[in-house]
Amino acid sequence: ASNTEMRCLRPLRHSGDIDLIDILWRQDIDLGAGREVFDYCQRQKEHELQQQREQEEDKRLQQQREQEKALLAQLQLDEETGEFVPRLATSGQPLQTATSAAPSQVIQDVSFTVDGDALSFDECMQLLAETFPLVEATETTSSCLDAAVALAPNSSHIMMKSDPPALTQLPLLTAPLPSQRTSPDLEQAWMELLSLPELQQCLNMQMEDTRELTGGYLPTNTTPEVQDPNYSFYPLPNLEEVASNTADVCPPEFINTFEESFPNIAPLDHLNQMTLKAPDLNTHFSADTFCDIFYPDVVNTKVTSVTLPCGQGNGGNSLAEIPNKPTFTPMELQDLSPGDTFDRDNKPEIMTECPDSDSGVSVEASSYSSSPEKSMYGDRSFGGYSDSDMDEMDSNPGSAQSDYSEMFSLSFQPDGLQTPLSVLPQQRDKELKHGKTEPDDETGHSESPFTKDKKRRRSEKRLSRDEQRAKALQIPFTVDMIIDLPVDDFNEMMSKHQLNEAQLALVRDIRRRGKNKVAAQNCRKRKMENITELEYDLDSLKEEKERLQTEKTKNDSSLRKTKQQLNTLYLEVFGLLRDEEGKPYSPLEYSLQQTTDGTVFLVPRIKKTLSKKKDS
DNA sequence: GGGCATTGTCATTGA
DNA sequence: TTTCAATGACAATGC
Repeated sequence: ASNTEMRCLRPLRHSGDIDLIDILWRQDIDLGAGREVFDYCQRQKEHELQQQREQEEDKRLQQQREQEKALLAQLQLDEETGEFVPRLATSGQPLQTATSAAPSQVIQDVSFTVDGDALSFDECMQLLAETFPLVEATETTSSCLDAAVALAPNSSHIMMKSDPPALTQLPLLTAPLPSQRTSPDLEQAWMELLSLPELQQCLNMQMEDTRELTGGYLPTNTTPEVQDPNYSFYPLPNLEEVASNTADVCPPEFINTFEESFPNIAPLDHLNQMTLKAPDLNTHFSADTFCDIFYPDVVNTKVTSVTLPCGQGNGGNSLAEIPNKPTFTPMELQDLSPGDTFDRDNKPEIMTECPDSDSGVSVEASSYSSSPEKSMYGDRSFGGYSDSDMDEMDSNPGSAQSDYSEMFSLSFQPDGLQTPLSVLPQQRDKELKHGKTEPDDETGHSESPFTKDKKRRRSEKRLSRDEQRAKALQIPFTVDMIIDLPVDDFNEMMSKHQLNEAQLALVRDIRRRGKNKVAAQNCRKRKMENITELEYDLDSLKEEKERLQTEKTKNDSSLRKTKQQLNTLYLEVFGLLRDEEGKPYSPLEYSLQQTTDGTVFLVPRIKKTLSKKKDS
């Protein structure tokens, strides 16, 4: 099963899919999720495989039980002859042989029939004594380990790692018979046994002793703090590790049960450490048999990375379910950079809710605010504005905005979201400064004289102010909706929500201001258009005037010329006229006049003058 | 510091 | 009577 799993995993890890995994992982980071999310999915698959493996193991254990019953008599005989130690010492078989010979025949003591009730320490010790009579006969429980170490000094680290199993391995080594496996009762008894703090302390003391004997060959996880009997958590992982290393001694079922009994244990760490220990173990033992024995379900994938050919399984998840990953040490928290960042990014309120924190936290908290707009809006909602606040707040003193400000300060003082911001003046000032400098940074040239950018910035600032007011009163509509919706839709929208007086007044004012703002813009636009149009008309009229003046001048000239021609023609015609004596008429005495029908008469001026005199 | 342009807002008016 | 657009007037702001 492990090989199959490795074959399944290797293509993923070594082909081009690794890039895809990394890409997905980075995307998860961007989304606020860590690599653990991805790993968890993978571990879920591994967990399923391990469950199948456990089922196979159960079947195998059932067969072993039958064999145990058959060999029960021989086991008793061995106890009577007392040849445990000699067989172990004189057999000359390496430890791996003994352990691998009966990997799953461990603590299956026939007499280990304990009720489900809790066991006392004395009872457990008695139980151990009954289980390992030889050890009891020679020494106490603590000395049993020493004996084991003395018997197999080269493999002492193995024995150390499996302190309780080491106890159980003694009869196993002397009597490599498949002992019966009373699964539920036995597991329950082991769980209770290992959960006893006295026993844990005792085992820790034994581990201390064995470490001294082996010259500090013990794995690194058994740090001095582990030796501290008062340290409640660390002894248990040791036991768990022991159980995992000697999975046949403490079957996976029990390990699971044990893990459930101690959810606070951090098994992953120990798994990792076990991974590091694997090569050392491999130097002393046959890797195949050893891994089958000591890494049945745990350490699988990581062991394979250490070139151990025992890739049996993925059972790591049996011990360490990723979601159930328990407490971290501070160093672990620091190492979890993606998740750490994610957590901090997703908990700004926690940061901001700690105004009394030290400067470092506070400064960082400011950057974790959900949005500058939100914080600024929060600032707006409170009284006690600074000058900078008022500058940003309102350019219209005496307008309704100040009233709203007072109103907001009353209505939103107890708001949990706003309150922390109000008590962070430095942060607020920082945000305000940031908000003021940001537009310049956006344009890239703070001294930009372009009017469009300035207009845009102003418009955004004004709009955001309306949005701030709306949010301050928790208006369930957007400013755009309030302003742009038709009257019917607006009224319908308002009727669907129950708003208080302040909210209604604010909505009405926002709508009025927004409408009036647009109207003013349109009005000014129309005004400018009218001015432009009038200027165009003026130009047109000026052109017309010039054209008319030119035409008038032209007409005057033509008229003058026509008159001159007419005068010339008159004199010419008048000069051709002769009286009865053949003499020309004097222009002073006669004139030519034309009637309406075109007839021309020569009229004497004198007569005319005389007739006028006569008429007068 | 004053002038100018732009913009938002208020008050008023008329449709 | 209410609503809304239009507009004059004022103030704030930035250049």
